[in-house]
Amino acid sequence: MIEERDSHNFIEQIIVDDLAAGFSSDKLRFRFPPEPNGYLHIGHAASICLNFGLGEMYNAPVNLRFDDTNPAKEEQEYVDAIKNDIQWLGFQWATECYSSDYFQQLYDWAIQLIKDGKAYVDGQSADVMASQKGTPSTPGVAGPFRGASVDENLALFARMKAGEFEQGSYVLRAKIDMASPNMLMRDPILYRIVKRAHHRTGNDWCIYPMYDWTHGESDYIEQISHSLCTLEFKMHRELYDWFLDQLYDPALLRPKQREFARRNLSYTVMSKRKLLELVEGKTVTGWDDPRMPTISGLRRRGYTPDSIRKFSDLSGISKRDSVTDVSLLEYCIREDLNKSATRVMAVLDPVKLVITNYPSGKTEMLEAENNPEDPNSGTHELPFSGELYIEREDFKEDAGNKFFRLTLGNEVRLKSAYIIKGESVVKDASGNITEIHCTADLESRSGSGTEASTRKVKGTLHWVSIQHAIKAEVREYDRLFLDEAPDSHEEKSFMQFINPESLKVIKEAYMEPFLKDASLSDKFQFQRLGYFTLDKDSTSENLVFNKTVGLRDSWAKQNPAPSPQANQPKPQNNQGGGLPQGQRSALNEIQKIAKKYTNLSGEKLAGARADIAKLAEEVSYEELEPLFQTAAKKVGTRIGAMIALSVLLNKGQDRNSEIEAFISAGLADENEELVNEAKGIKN
RNA sequence: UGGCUUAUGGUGUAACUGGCAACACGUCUGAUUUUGGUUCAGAAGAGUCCAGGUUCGAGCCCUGGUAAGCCAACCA
Repeated sequence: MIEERDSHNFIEQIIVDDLAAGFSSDKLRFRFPPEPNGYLHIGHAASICLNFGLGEMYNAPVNLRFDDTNPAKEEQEYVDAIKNDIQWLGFQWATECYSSDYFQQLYDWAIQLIKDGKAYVDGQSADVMASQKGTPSTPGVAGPFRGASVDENLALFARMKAGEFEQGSYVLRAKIDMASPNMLMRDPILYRIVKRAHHRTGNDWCIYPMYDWTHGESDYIEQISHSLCTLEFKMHRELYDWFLDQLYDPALLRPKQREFARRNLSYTVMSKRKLLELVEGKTVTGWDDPRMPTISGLRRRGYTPDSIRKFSDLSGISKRDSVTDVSLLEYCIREDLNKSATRVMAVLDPVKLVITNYPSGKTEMLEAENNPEDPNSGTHELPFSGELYIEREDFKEDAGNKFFRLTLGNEVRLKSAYIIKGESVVKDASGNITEIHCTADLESRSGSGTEASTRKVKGTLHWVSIQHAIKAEVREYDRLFLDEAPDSHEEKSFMQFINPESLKVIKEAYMEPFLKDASLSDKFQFQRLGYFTLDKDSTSENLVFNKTVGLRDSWAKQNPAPSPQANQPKPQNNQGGGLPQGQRSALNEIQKIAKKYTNLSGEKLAGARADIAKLAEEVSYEELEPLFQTAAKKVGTRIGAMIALSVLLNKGQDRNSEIEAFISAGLADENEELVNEAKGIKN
């Protein structure tokens, strides 16, 4: 499929440029390099979609490479979860690689570096080495080990590898430049001693290579053409290139690193460390808690691979820090599920509805559409009877005319069933409604084809038959944090912003019996409520549904709901809001034209001047006056205001001090046009 | 007090070699609707961080500022 695309993100542009400069497209090769020390999250999805997307676009291989150089933090569990998530997203890697597969090669190259006098063993403490390193604004100094001979270094390094030294006692460092403005170039560590079993190499090694030494060389070994990573590695690029310089064979492809901004999502955190803290602190139930921004959490919540890929696509790639609003993610999943989710009915907060004229004891099977968006989706059966549950908030004894739901004396449609009219309510001693009594128009059954069945009524309600309903648990989720960017506050921990009401469990919701056969992969729309999916905690006796996301709800927006949630709409500055529509647009037009006024000349200029003058006929002085305050730089706008002012004065507007001040400021301006307009008024 | 990077509607991204700042989300109208969903039609909202400069013309080029992010782990 050829994608219609006239603009590339800057990474794609780099590749386009490389190709144009003669780089052969069959040498294109990418990689996704996770460290197996945590679960993948929605931020990783950006990198996954970028790398694998590039692979698909150019039909180039994309390796999955586990960057497993730290046996203290990495585990097989994470390897399995990461592979599962990538496959679930629908991507196929060319080769499954591990940095640990290159340990021997890396070691051999390190020996070479020592022999070339480019690396040395340092036996100082971490503290001492840190102090010698200097600070970003002051250069570092050489330590006593820096001048050791090649033979001494070779011997020491061999003993490190042989396990003769304690963990932490010696390191191998590159010998670069202790005075470099780039701290990473001040003799970075290549190897450290870690006496710990590795998930793949076991106890074969007790020295492990560091990230910088490993990553670029792994790219080189795999002949990755474009090594894409996030911005915080920008500084590492100099080191990446330095290492390559030491061992690069010109006959082979030389990888290059490029950096893009990591993606943040509003109202959540996105670092593995913080996510781990949520898991270990039991704030959530696990990495796949449906409130987590992990791929596995989103999957359990009911998100689809398509929705996540769409989200990555819409979010784009750039080099600036940003926080993408969750509403975009929600849009993506709604859009996907709207097309595919099976429509069913469930009542979360029930109140009993009795249809007094429906034959007592009678039940009938109705037909319900599976998905009105998909004509081929078919129907399913739905039992109806004279005693139903409806949503408590769908009834009000007396309500304004904007309430489209059930009230006393009003008609509404029961979805896929009959039109009913509210007649009376039954209340308990404390005044709570326990039953609503209504009558049905028995001719109005949906799909019956009668005239009554096609009558228009204002509202439609979802319902379940009490006798036939199945009970199930429903879990509703809200954002995990109350702050838009919980980890952006220097003085406060992100944990202080935890939303205490991020999980709401409804132990007994009532659902149509169709749902008893639901499976984990099914996606449902509970009509009028939102999208739901079965949770893995479900058993055949106790079904558990997760709410993926609610439907858009323009009714809820109108009602300033007393909800304590963090959904407060941000105030938007709506300038000029108090002014009549027509006049505002005339002034706006003037501003628009005037903005570019100084760019014009000749006929165009004359035309613009005439347009402004004409529009000014519809502008009042009160509207115009604020423009007198326009910054001196915005000459065009001031000229426009001057022209408009002249029109108003001709119409009989009295001169006041503001007007005089504006005119004299115009006369004193450097811009000739402005001076001319001001002169024109002066007379 | 050093270095690197970034700065475009509320949010996220576009704008080719300088040429009327575009798209999506969100917001607001209206129509349609057996989901207050969907769909459809429309609107509001940005002088492109600031100050200068070059140019007929600057978001883009030049100079100088400002702000934000990253950089001193034997983490990746």
